[in-house]
Amino acid sequence: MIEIVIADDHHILTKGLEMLIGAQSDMKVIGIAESGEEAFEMAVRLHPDVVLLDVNMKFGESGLVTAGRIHDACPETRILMLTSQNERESLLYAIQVGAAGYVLKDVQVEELMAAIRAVSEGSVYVCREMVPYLVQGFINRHSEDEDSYLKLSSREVQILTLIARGYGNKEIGERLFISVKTVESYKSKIMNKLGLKSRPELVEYALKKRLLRF
Amino acid sequence: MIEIVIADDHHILTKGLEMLIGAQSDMKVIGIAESGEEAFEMAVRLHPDVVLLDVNMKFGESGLVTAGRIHDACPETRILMLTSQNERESLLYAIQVGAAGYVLKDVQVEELMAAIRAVSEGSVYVCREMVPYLVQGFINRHSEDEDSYLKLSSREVQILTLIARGYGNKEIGERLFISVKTVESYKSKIMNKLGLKSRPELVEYALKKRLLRF
DNA sequence: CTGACCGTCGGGGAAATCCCCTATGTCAAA
DNA sequence: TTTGACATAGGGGATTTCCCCGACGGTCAG
Repeated sequence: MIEIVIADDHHILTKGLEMLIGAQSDMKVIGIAESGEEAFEMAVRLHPDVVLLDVNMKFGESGLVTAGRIHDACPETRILMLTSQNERESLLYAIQVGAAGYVLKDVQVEELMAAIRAVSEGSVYVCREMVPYLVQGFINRHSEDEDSYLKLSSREVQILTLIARGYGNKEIGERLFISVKTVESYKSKIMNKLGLKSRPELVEYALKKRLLRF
Repeated sequence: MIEIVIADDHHILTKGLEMLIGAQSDMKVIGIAESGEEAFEMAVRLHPDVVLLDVNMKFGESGLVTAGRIHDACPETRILMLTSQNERESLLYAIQVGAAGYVLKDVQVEELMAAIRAVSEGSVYVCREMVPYLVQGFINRHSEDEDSYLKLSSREVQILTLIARGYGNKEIGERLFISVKTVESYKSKIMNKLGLKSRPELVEYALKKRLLRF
């Protein structure tokens, strides 16, 4: 019987998960925490086999911090990170601090159960969508290759931002005191570098990279 | 029997919710959507009593846009917004486009069920944490802020978000199966209504109103 | 019934854009 | 020194947008 602690600040998710897990013959939920601190306390007290740990909880420390603390205090407890955004940095950090798995919240239920079983048996489970980041992270260690947007020069980032905010080529040129033609050539260079083909993709990219705030 | 459609991109949440709702004697889940577009299609096809609609879904349009479209197409369907962040703008916008309820994802299960029953009976349900924003929104109504988003039709908001995301008139037309000319006329109407004069201003507006998820 | 929106579409001409090239000067790294 | 990245800029032609118009059926309230 795999004993599980769930840590997430969304009750409707934890309660639903509790039911889903309860329906499995080989698993049991032995505790539900709403914060990282509470999850840590439960882990040392109950020694669960697996902790399902949300990355972003409203209160207290990040799930990533909690993961590290739990791993240090109870190395035998397997930690499976749950998250709603797929961010490369979070994944790499989680692995670094000793998480055994990392899955997005939009996985199929069967996949989550498989992930729980995998980590409880000592395997590492990372959901398919995140694997590229892992590979990338691995490569980066050896090639000093950087994140794609770090390949953009600062001038290019500046122009990308303006494009994403809806400025036309002409306006960008006026704003930066360069010609429209220069703006055009930046734009195509940016798209080449990022492998993007249209303005909407540039906007999406800028949003992802938090180049637009508010 | 309250017939419910759930729209959220997190399978483990939708599946868990499905079980929790299935355990209620007076409710039934008749459909699960993973995007706003899918939710809209389900709503018009299945005519559920209640749609549980996530505000931020990874794919496609914002749940806020979907809410407006569903409300226009099926006024008898009650929309209960679900969200993980408590943001004033989103709440006010949801109410404006016709949502019947707004709850945070960390509510207790019992409260969610109560909210579903409330909206299905024609009441409005806003979770306790958000009520202050509502009051604040009501007070601010008399400032100059009111004029803006209250005046846009849901179709106009839909087009505004596409513009802000960088789509050209032609692409928007293709996407929505309307002519370029129609898109143009929407665009100018939107700018007139909002008192804006350029695309960058539209983008800024959309960002402020949280029509772009990021 | 009569506005007042709403959603849809069109013309036409000016303006801006996109997309394909090439090109120059600088500066730093290999 | 050669190479390459960066910032800058242009030509030319095809496409799209922009900005002025006007229009028509539908719905809903007064």
